[in-house]
Amino acid sequence: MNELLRALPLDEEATHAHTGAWVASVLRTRIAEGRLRPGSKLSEQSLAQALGVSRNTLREAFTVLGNELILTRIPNRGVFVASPGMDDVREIYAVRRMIEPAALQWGPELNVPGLERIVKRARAALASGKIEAMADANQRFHEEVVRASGSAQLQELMTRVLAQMRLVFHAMSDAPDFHSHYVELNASLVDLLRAGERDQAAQALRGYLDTAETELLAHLKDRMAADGS
Amino acid sequence: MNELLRALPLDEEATHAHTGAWVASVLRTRIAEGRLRPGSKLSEQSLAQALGVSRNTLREAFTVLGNELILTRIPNRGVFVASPGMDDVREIYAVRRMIEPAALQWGPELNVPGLERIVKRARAALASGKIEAMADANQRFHEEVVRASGSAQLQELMTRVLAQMRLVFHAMSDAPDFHSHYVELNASLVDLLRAGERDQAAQALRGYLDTAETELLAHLKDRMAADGS
DNA sequence: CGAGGAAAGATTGTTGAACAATCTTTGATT
DNA sequence: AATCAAAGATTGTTCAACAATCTTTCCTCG
Repeated sequence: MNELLRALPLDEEATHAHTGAWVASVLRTRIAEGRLRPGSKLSEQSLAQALGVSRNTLREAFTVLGNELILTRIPNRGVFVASPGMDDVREIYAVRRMIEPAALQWGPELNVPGLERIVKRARAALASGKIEAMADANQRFHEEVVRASGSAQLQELMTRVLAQMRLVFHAMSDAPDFHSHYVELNASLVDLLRAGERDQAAQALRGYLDTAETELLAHLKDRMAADGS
Repeated sequence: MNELLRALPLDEEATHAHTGAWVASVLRTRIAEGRLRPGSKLSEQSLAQALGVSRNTLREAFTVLGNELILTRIPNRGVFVASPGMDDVREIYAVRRMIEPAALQWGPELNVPGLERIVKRARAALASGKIEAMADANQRFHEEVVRASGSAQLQELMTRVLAQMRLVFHAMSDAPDFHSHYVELNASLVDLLRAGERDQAAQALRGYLDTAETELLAHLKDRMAADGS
């Protein structure tokens, strides 16, 4: 239980304006980094003390992160870091399969050079073996795709969904490298886009997302069977 | 200022479990009904007293509705019912132009009979002059379209966006009847879908959304010019 | 008479303590 | 060992207080 406290070194300062939002962002970061593992219980009293805020303010942050599906709130039981299951993965890909191809096909602010730059960075990271940076670039790629939609709300939804994806990966620490062989697939998407074949790019992306989902689901199924034994 | 209190007759009972969420839903309903007009200031003290909850609980509801963009929070100034402007309308249609056609074209749970039923109801409401019910059916139609995506998060986003749309209409009480001539356009969409022409349906919907946006923006522009004089 | 600005008043942001309701653990009993 | 009640801990909610900030009032000065 004291792991919680060690995981929160309080690097930043309290901004004294909108403390609730600040607490939310701290927790968001800690969860994204994997320092708070899926399933962990977040005790109000301990956390409030560790963060140096009141229980009320902490609760405001819980409300925000609960809406983002990063935290799971069980009434009278407490809040936990969400640990997404197979249904959640299906939901995540249902979202992505809609908005990412739509942005590629119809997005009014498609930025092909920006995508090229990200692919380049991903390739460099992959070549130098920095899988952390590579996964990061991969995420940036898909965020940039949705940015083409020109909608801040869709972009925010995509950010949320990618945060949930990170939770999925953190939930299975023995994950094989799902990201690296998507670098070249993303590159081929950029090729299609540069040629102006937006319909084909959207179609291809749908295919990639389909296979990614089935791969993930298969691995998750094995994982859960392993847990059961 | 006492208008606020009169607008909140407290029909329902407090459920004593998750009061914050209950307060949020009460305010959501009041705003959707137009009893709390865009731009109104919601004073914490008055509202908390009127609703019979503490300021802290009310604040939790404010956090939720602020994330839904139904309330605008200005630090140290207070919270106001959002009054969407032209940029917000553009954002709304940027979202709709992505997710609605995507759901029509690719949604795995497209329910054409359900859409037919809604169109039928809309026609009946239009014929009997109940524009209230007709606007409601129109909204249902677009919610059902997004339901085809099979994603709860996309559906929630659509519900949020439609709530913002209602705010736009409430902001201009002199709105002409934007809805009624879309009943037949929705019907023609259903015709295309029944014929299995999902691509064409998506394309057509994009067109409808484009014209709806430009009409709305034009009217809003006039409205704002009228306000300025 | 009007503009500027300081002081008073009101509102928001945040905290701490308190209490009821609910869950969890403990321990006694059978 | 299983059952159940009491004790303990945690969450849900409220209240009261205070600092920070905004708004209004009113006074002074040009």
